[in-house]
Amino acid sequence: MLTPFTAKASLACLPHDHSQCVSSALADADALCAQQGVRLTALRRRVLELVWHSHKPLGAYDILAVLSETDGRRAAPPTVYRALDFLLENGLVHRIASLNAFVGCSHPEQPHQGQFLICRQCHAAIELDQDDISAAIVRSAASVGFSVESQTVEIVGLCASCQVAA
Amino acid sequence: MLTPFTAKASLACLPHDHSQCVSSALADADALCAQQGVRLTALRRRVLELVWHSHKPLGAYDILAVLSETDGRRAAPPTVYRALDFLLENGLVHRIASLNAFVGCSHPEQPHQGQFLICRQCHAAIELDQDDISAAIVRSAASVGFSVESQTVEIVGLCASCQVAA
DNA sequence: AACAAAGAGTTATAGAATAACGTCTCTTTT
DNA sequence: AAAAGAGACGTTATTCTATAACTCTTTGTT
Repeated sequence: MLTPFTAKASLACLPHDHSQCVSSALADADALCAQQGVRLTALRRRVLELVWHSHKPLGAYDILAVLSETDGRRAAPPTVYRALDFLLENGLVHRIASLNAFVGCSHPEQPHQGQFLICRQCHAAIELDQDDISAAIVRSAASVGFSVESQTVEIVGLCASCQVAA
Repeated sequence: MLTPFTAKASLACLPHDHSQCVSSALADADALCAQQGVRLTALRRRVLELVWHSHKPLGAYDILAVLSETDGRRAAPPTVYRALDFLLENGLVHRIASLNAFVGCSHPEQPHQGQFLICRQCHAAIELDQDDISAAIVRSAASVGFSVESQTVEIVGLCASCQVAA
């Protein structure tokens, strides 16, 4: 059984056993790729694991550095970007355009557009998928005859934990 | 008197006298900078004019190319980015994160976060500033204790004109 | 005129992403 | 088993985006 959405998403800014996030994300990915008949190779799985290292969006070159230095793997940018492209296509990660960075998808079982709350203090990204936000967007777009195909919604602010800290 | 919002924003995807858009945007900018006591220098004004050349978001290096080739001005990237930074700070242009490009602000008189409809066919960007989208975002954020400070809302799809064409 | 500060030129570099081509390893077909 | 083909990854080079640090010039003020 796949891990439910709320379990992973809302934890982002709270203390929690993050190894659980990683292992359930990897298990979900294994299951989904098997089901889709696509290959989650060792490299792709490793990149996914690195992206899930924390709830902070991670840059492609950060991933590259770990592959090169820690894993001792000969890796150039295309290696990382190809793995990320695969993960993006299969809904296992999201790209945060405003950060040029990538974050694990909290609920890859359903195709969706991510909406993100990004804390400027701790840098964690909380994934939302709120129908009322999408609905408001589609409604506004429709009022000028525009048909929506994809959404980028990235909100910067302070998460609950960091508000308390401040 | 400043040009009203709807006059410029909704025209983006329709045939119109675009020279009117440019001249009113420049006149508005002159007025606003005078009012704010900041200097809209020749360079900054020219960059703003180039950004307003069309309703399509324009890359910094596209601007640079025009300054170098057409204007014959010796210009390097910092020249362009400094001008763009000034225009961003003063609300005269917006940056579209998902495109790494810049577009003129349709209603610079009011401080605001842009929301954009971007046509994947004609590449025009229509600026919105819908309170119900913002409200839905703030409400969702509040439900997980997140306080919103800035929003990036960039919607890709087909504008009315391009739907008809297809 | 002297001065301070803002603006813009200049050089160099950092950061993000992709193009194009080569190699290896599978699987599938003959 | 050999050949063919596809997919994944390595490799090299390049493009695109953005900023750091320093210098010189312009502008407004005293």
